[in-house]
Amino acid sequence: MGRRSDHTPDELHDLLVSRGHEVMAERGFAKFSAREAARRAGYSVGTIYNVFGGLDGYLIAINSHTFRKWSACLQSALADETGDGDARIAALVRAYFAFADSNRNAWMAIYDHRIDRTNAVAKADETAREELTGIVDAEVTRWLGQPEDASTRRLVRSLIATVHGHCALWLTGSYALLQEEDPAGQALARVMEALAAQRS
Amino acid sequence: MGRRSDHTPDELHDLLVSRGHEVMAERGFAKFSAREAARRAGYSVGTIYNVFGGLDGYLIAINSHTFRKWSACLQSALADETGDGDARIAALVRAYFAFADSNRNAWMAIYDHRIDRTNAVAKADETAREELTGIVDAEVTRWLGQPEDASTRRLVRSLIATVHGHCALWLTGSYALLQEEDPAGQALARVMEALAAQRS
DNA sequence: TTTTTAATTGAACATCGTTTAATTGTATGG
DNA sequence: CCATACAATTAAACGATGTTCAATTAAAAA
Repeated sequence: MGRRSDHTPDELHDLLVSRGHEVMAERGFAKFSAREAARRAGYSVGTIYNVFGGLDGYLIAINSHTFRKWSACLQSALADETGDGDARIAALVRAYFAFADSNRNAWMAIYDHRIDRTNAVAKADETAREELTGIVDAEVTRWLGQPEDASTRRLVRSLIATVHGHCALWLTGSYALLQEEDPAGQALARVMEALAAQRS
Repeated sequence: MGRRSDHTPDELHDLLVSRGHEVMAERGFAKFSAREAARRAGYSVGTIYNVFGGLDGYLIAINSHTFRKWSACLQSALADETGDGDARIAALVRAYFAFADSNRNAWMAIYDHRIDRTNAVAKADETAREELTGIVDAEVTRWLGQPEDASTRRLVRSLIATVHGHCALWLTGSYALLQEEDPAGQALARVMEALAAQRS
């Protein structure tokens, strides 16, 4: 079969990402199948290699989609938050966990996929991933009440790593947090301690 | 071929774990092959299913082996440390990162493998994994200078998650810590802030 | 209408995990 | 010492995967 008019290139791209995201959410990274995703989209595997250049590119696109959904969640949580500085940080951390919890497989897939940086990541995907850092950046800068500088950015990354560690160990069921009933609360406590230490 | 006298059951178990660990270190979790490990041990795949009951059991055994090596590293680093309280915590965190760094694939495999808890984990493997928490537990208790209680244990798990987050994002090359040249230092800073906050 | 272009496929290949019947070394009992 | 029972080990088979590529064919260009 040759060129079809079922979908424009953009539509096809989005359709494949959508179905891929669906399969990822259902099965998780370990049991993900590009063939199955293509099947659900009504195409064959080869099309994925045409559109995304390979499995890696496809997985990057799928995970970037998750990133965009995640960012939107965080933005929305912040928009709904009416409280002061501390409350905004709390809302951010809670929303971080809430998204991961209700999108377990897709969220974990982000970190399960090891990107080979020899293959350049598409610009759109790069920015999708940077956006999340930007959100935290803005919020931490706001809390600290001083203009963003290099040390702020460094702190932000460390805080993200802190929250990530709690969330990852929680969702993977690593027993380190097995008996912890509020991992988000613990993560938030560590974040607030770190923020307080910067101010003094 | 039937029963062979090449190795005792224990020897065979250890041989397979050793070769499996070797393959894991070389290829990483995503490209791990039980067939290849068996090949290197001079056996066929089926033997792995006999000895470990299945691929999951095999991976658990391999990762538990990594855990034991890791614990030994931390113990040794603490034994070599002659300094005071803060220095011991620093040595612990640095050793944590050092092991992960020089055993990247094997270390990441620990968290790449999602354990299905319906299949009971062997007792020996369970304790191999608990030992690491125990080491941190003892060290944090020592630093705090008060008997270990429930809240200490809770804090310990949170601190492990904090360090884990930094280490994981660093080794996976995640964007958040891409430009950070001393992730261990950042993790340590967060840990010390958290510890200090407990004392006040 | 004809020609060119490029999207899409199907088939082929190597590999993987998993299961199972068939082997064949080892131990046991007479 | 031989025959039998046992259990470790394997080979082969199965379905599924990722990956590549020549062949096909629909759409665009001429």
